[in-house]
Order: sequence, then C-alpha cells, then structure tokens
Amino acid sequence: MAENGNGKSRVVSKSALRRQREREQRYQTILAAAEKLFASEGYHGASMERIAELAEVSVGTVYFYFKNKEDLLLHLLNEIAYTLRELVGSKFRQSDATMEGFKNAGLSFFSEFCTRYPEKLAIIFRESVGQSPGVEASRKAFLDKFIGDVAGALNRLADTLGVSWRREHTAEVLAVSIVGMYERLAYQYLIWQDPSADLMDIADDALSFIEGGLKNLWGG
Amino acid sequence: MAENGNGKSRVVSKSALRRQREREQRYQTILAAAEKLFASEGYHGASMERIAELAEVSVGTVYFYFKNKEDLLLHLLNEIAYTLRELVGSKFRQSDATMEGFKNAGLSFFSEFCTRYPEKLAIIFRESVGQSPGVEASRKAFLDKFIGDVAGALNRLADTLGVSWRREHTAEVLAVSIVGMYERLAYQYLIWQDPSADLMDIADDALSFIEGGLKNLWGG
Amino acid sequence: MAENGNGKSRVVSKSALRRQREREQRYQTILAAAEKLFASEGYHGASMERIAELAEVSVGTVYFYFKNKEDLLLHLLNEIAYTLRELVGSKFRQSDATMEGFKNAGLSFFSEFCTRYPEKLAIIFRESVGQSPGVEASRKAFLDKFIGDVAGALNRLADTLGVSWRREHTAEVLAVSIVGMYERLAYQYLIWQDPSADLMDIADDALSFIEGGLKNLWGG
Amino acid sequence: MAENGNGKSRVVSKSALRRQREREQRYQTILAAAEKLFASEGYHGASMERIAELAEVSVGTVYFYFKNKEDLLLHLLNEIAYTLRELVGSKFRQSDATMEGFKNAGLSFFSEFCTRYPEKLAIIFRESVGQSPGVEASRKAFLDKFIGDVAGALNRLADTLGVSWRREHTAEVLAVSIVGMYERLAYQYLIWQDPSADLMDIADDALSFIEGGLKNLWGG
DNA sequence: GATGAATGAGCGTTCATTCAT
DNA sequence: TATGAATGAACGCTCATTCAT
Repeated sequence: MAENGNGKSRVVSKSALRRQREREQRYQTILAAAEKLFASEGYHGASMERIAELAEVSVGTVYFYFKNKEDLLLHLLNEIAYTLRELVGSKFRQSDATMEGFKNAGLSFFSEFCTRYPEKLAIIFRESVGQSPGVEASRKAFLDKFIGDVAGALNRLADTLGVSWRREHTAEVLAVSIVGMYERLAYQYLIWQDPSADLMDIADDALSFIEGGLKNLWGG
Repeated sequence: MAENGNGKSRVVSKSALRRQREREQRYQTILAAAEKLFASEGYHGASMERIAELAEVSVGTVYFYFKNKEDLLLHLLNEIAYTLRELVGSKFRQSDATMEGFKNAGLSFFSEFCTRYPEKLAIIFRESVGQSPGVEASRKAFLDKFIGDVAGALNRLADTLGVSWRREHTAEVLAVSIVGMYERLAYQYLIWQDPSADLMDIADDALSFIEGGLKNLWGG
Repeated sequence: MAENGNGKSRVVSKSALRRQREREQRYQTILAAAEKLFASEGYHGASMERIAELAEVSVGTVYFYFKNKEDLLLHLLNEIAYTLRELVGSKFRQSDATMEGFKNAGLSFFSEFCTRYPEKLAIIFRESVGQSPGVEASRKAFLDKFIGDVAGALNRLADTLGVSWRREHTAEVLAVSIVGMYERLAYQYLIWQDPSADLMDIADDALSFIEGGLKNLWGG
Repeated sequence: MAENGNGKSRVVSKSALRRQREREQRYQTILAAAEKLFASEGYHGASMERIAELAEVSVGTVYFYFKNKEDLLLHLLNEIAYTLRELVGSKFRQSDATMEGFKNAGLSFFSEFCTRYPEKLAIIFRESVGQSPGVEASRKAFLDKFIGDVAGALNRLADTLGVSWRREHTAEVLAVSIVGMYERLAYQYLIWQDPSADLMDIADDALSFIEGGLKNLWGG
C-alpha cells in the first residue's frame, strides 16, 4: 500500500501500524507489571487490580489482553522460557562440541540470565511451581526443551570424542541432573541469599564438577 | 504420678495419658489429611474445611492444633523434612567416608524417600515452593541442613583421601549441586512422569556422574 | 433423652433444639429478605450483599444457607409454590365435585394468595420467568402440578356429571387455559395496576365464564 | 430530487437512497441477531458483543443504532408486538362479528404466530418479562392494545347478538382471560414442550371452551 | 458512520479465621 | 476441648458503555 500514490491509504496504513505497535506495547507493559508483582508479592499475593494499577491500565484492559490470571502467568512463563532458551539454550544448541563450549553455555545461565533477570528467575523457578495443572504443564514443556538443549550438546560432545553412553537414557539423565544443579544453585545463591562467594567462582566449581563427571564417565 | 500408691491419682494419670495419646493422634490425623490434600489438590486448592472433613474433625479443632493454614503447612513441612533427614540425611552423616557409602546415601533418597512417600515429595518440592516468606524460610532451613549433611560427607571423604577443596566454598557448592540434581531427577521422573527407564538405573547414572565429578576434582 | 433423669442430656437436647430453631429462623429470614428484594428490585437488581444486609447477616451466611444466588431463588420459588398449592391447589384437590366447589377453589387464588402475598405473586409470575434453565424447570414442575390439581378437579366434576371429554387431553388443555387466565388476570390487575373494578367482580366474571365454558362443553 | 435533470444530484440521491437502504438493513440485521440470541441465551445471557458479532458489525455500531441494551430489547419487543398485532390482532379487529370469525382470529395466534415465530414467542412471553420498568411498560402497552383488539371483537359480537355484559368491565376481563389462556397454552405446549397432542386440537379445545363460556354468559 | 480498544463499577463467590456454646 | 455457624475482606471476572480515531 505504501507504494501507491494514495495518500489516504498510506495514512490508514500508518495508523494501523501505530495501533498495532501500541497494542504490542500495552501487552508488554502488562506482562512487565505482572512480572514485577509476581516476583515481589508472589503469584497469589499479586491481585489483578494491582497489576492493572502498575501497568497504568484498567482491570478490564488486562482481561482484554489475557483471558484470566492463569493465562497471564502462562504467557509470562512462556516469554521467560523463550528468553532463557534464547540466551542459554541457544548456547548449548550452538556449542561447538568442545568441553569448553559446553562449560561456557552453562556459565551463561548465571551470567546472562540469572543475574540480569532476577525477577524472571524467581518466576520460572519459584512462582510458577505447583500453581495449576496448566502452568505445571507449561513448565514441564519448557524444561523438557531446555533439557533437550543440554542433552543435545552432551550427545554432540560424546560423538566428537567417539564415546558412547552407558545406557539409552544416560544423556537425558545427565541433562536433567545438570539443569537441576543450575536451578538449585541459582535458587540458593540468588533467590535465597547473596552469593557469599563470588557467583563466578560458584559456577566455576560446579562446571568443573560437571566436566569431571563427564570425563570420568567417558574413561577420561 | 503413676508410681505412688494413690489410686485416684493413678486413674487421673491414666486418663491424662490417654488424653495425651488422643491429642497426639488427632494432631497426626490432621497432618495426614493435610498431606494428602495438599499433595492432590495443591496448597491453595485444599481448604481448611476439606482438611477437617478428611480428618473427621471440625474446622475449629484444626485451629486448636494449628494456629493457621500456614502453620499447618509449616508443621507438615518440618515433619517431612525430619523424615527426609532421618531416612537420607542420616545416611550422609553416618557414611563411612567411602565413595560407596556416599553413593548409597544418595541412592536412599530415591529408594527410601521418593518412592515410598510420593506425597511428601510433592509437598516438599512442589507445594511448599514460594507460598510465603515463612514457608520459604522453613524450606531454606531444611535445605541448608540437608546440604550440610551432604557437605559433611563430602568433607569426610576428602579428609580420608587426604585431598583438599579448590576453594573455601567448594564443598558447599558441590553439596548444593548434588541436592539440586536429586531434587530435579525426582521431580522429573516421579512427579511429572513415571520413569521410562528404571529409577535405579537413573539413580545409578546420576551417582556415577557425581562420583566421576568428585574423583576428577581430586585428581582421580 | 428428655425422659431419662440425666439433667445434662436434657440441657444438650434443649440447646440442640434451640440451635435447630435458630437455624430454621435464619434460613427463613434470608428467604424473606430475598423475597422482598426480588419483588421490589428484580432478581438481577437485588445483589447478594443487599439481601444479606436486609436479613441482618453477612454475605457469607447467605452462602452458608444457599449454594448461590440461583439456589436462593430456587428455594424461594419452591416455598412460594408450596404455599400456593397449599392455599389454592388443595382447594382444587379437595373440591367436592360440584361446580360451586370448583369456582370457590378458583376464587381462593385471588382472595387467599394474590391479595395476601403480592410479593410471592410477583416472584412466581414475573421474577422467576426465564432466569435460567434450572429456575425454568422448577417453574414448570410447579405449574405442571398446579395444572394437575385443576385437571383433577375437572375430571371429578365430569365424573360426577357422567360426562366425558371430547379428547384425551381436553381436561389438561382446559386446566392449562384456566391457570393461564388466573395468571394473567393477577398480573394485569394486581402487578400492573390496581383493579379499577373490584377484584372479586373480576374473579366472578372470569369464573362465570369458565363455568359457562364447561357447562357448554358438557351439553349444559 | 431524482426528478430534476441535475445528474450529480441524481447520483447523490441514488447514493443517499442506497445509504438509507443499507442503514435500514443494518438495523434489521442487528435486531435479528438480538432476537436470535435473546431467545437462545436469554436477555442477560446475550452480550452486546455477541450480538454485534452475529450481526457482523462492531459493538460501536450496535450503539449507533440503539441507545443501549434495554433500548435494543424495547425496539425488538415493539417489532414483535407489531407483528403479533398485524397477524393476530388485526384478525380480531376485522372479525365479522360472528363467533366463527372470533374463533378463527384466536386460531391464527397459534397457526400464524406461535409456530411460525417461536423466537418471537419466547421473547415476548419469556425474555422480556420482568427485565426493567421500561420493558414492563412496553409489554403492558402492547398487551393492553392486544387485549383491546380482543375486547373490541367481543363487544362487536355482543352488539350483533343484541346482548349486553354483566358489568362494565366484563368484556375487558374476558379479553384478559382469553389472552392469558393463549399465552399459557403457547408457553406450555411450544416453549416448554412439544405438543403431545396436535396443536390444532389443543387450540380447538380451548376455543370451544371460550365459545361455550361466551354463549353461556349470553344466555345461550 | 463505523470501529474496537479501553473503561470501571459492580457483581457473585470463596475461605481463612473467630468465638459463643 | 470440640464444635460449626458466622464473618467479611478480598478476590477474579464480566460486560454495558464510551470515545478517539
């Protein structure tokens, strides 16, 4: 439309685009308000009214963008899960099949995600736990994919080294274990307490531990 | 009182004892009802009335034994935490400073706790997450102690082998990591899905991984 | 229990009875408040809070006695239906198979029910119309029974006179018609306007009309 | 305007006419959508958004044509009332002062209105009952006119037969009664249940009953 | 004229908690 | 001690209505 000479049509197009942009912005504003409040007051502690207030819209508007409170958490969760996989999962998927790459991917969980987005961390590992079957399903879907990212990297590592796993599910079990380690370390040292030691030292210890565990399995 | 010759006092004593016993029983009945309902309906999904109903007492009675709903969860959590440390933490504390002992202690988490008490598992790792500052504090206190159990075993292992940690907090970090592994493995394979592979194989993979990680750290 | 000499047991019995009485009274108080408000503000216009206020109880108490707003209307409707059948339907059921008895029964609809209970009249013929499938079903159930009362009287009249109906459903159709007459007359002259003529004259006209219709059918 | 030679004005006129036609069409489309939804979901169950959706216009457009929801019901009600008086009331008004004509007019209520427009039937006798003072007033206005149609026919019948009424309001009372009969018969056998007997048999029974009632009153 | 995003008062309902008996 | 009826604050949610575009 922008190509033809019709001024009006261009105007329409412009205003439609602007409306689209505003719509997207409002959606994000509400999501951001929910993120902030869910993290600080807890999912149940944050009322829809307070979320609307913080987003500077009316309750009705929140319900215009999200079906209900659970839907809001669900979308927030998916957004966070996407961010986490974008920042960290992608590192595992792109890792160059070296131990160094694998460790760096793990490191990015702490440096790129946890410290930069403590609220997202709190929501994905604390607020969304056990809230409802739907949310739990979404959490599982995310974790399965994230575990898949890690397992994929492990498999590529094994391939490169020409070694194989002890059992069919070993790679998956290790991926689950590694994700569990990351999760609890973040919970312990970032949600529950400030890291008394430097977080990078903590990550380094954990990653060396993982590296050793893998090397040993592979007869290193 | 029961020792003196006063018949009446002995009777009183008897009935006092009986009352004491009944009291304790009621307390446990309510706790058991809460455990069942929290695990199946979720903490928020289980109302005090339904808990009272299942325990075959009135709501008022529940409030006689527990200050409020959070207090009920708190006591339940502590009971479960006690059981878990009794069954598993004790193994770490008593481990004979051999790798075998350390692994067996880890194994008992799955065989003695998770499979035998799936409801306790759901409550401690799902239902009590992020419910309130008080509950979080209780969860943290438990996990700190449990992590201490594991760290203690690690330290004894290191002593025996005559090796030392890379950093001051390394043992703690590893303990946190190991507990995180256990937690997520249990969540993944027991709360979210039936283990497609045999649970003992899963535990064996994880424990070998841990063993390797430690050995490697220690220049094994 | 009151028979044995045990004073305490009598006391318990007394207080239990009193509680029972109070319970019943509260139930009736709430029902009465709802009747008043539904009649004056309409079913949708009357909020649960206002009903509670008028009954001098809390909202929670209303919900203790009634599952929800529809349930409240349903119970009210049934109570009113019972009253109506007690006052009027019974007259039809007991009518002595004379035209006089039949007409007197019809008269009692106006004199015993409509004028004495204008609020019940408004609820059963106005407020409960088309409110929900459940309420509609209850209304139908009541009307079917009431129509049955009238049809029964008609059949007894016919028997006595040794006449038979033109068709299988004629008695029912006439009963439906007669009930419809009563209903609309009451709506017109008592809900919508004060009877410009004397209500008893109106009833007399209608009843003579009915009498004539029946006589004529029977070759009178 | 279309008559003058001004081409432009004719074009304007044409488009003005077209616009006028479209306007009328939109109005009717919305009314039809409301009729359908009020009948199937109930007045309160049908939201303005769903009505707009079904009419394939926006909510704003509905509010352009109708002041508010009550206004929409009011217009719908008047439209239906007009149809009913057109189809049935007119028969009473035009009845040739014979009993046959009077009965045929009554018959047309069932054959021309109820069976052909079950949704209109539901709205006028169920959905618009007790919705608001304004709607009740409109309902009353319609029924008064309809009752007037019937009363007029009755009066002409009486005139022809050279008989007079027992009382001043007798004709009106009978008209109200007859309308009530029709209303409830339709509600009972068309809204609540399929007629187990043939509807025309039902109507025939009712009309014979009426005929007899009248004849008898007039010393027939 | 038409749009549809935005509003917000108001609703029905829940449930942890209390307290007279 | 035990009861369970009573409380009422607080919640999630709806939907008729408005108005800038």
